[in-house]
Amino acid sequence: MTDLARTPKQIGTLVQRARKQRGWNQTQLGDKAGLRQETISLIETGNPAARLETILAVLAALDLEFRIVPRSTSRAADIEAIF
Amino acid sequence: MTDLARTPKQIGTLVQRARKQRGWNQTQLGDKAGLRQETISLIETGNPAARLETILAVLAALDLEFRIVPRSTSRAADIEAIF
DNA sequence: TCATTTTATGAGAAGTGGCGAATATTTTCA
DNA sequence: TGAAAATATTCGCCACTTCTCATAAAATGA
Repeated sequence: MTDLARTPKQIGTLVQRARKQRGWNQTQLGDKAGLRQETISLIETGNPAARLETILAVLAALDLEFRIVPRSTSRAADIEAIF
Repeated sequence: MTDLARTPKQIGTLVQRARKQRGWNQTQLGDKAGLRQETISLIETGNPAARLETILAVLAALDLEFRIVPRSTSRAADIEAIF
């Protein structure tokens, strides 16, 4: 249940989880993101060659965003980094 | 000086900043990421259609990673979200 | 200023995303 | 169990990445 996103597969899993939390199906998410249901499917299954702009559109539709942080940090350490 | 990454341009700027902090040029970063100097250049200038795997390779080479978090949150709110 | 380093740009080839449209497969649930 | 809904897959098509190789433009520093 992490929000960490190091691989396309992890990103796809997080997208799927967020979508289901909102009670949306892939078609509904696609509509909001300006993408096709098939494209959402590919992303959720971990398409490694997805376009950056496509991923960003999906996150925006879910009201999510990327943060770029140091790897291998504990959550406590992140607090340090934030301030 | 934010780590927020909503657009390809923001991601490119953050990549460039992290690269320079390490004292690397684009060729050196490319070598570490298994990519060409030209590709690093495109990413840093905000290529919107870059491949997800390419961006992830660059972040890994910089020892960085994505986090997926809710949009429009204050930093204080993030602390809440972390725990 | 000038030479060196660094970054950006160019053409062509190969590979693939996302599209439209259609369909197969799987999952859900009455 | 069976029908409906949801998700995954396929084909042709165009756009565009990333690659190799080459070079132009810009930035750096003595």
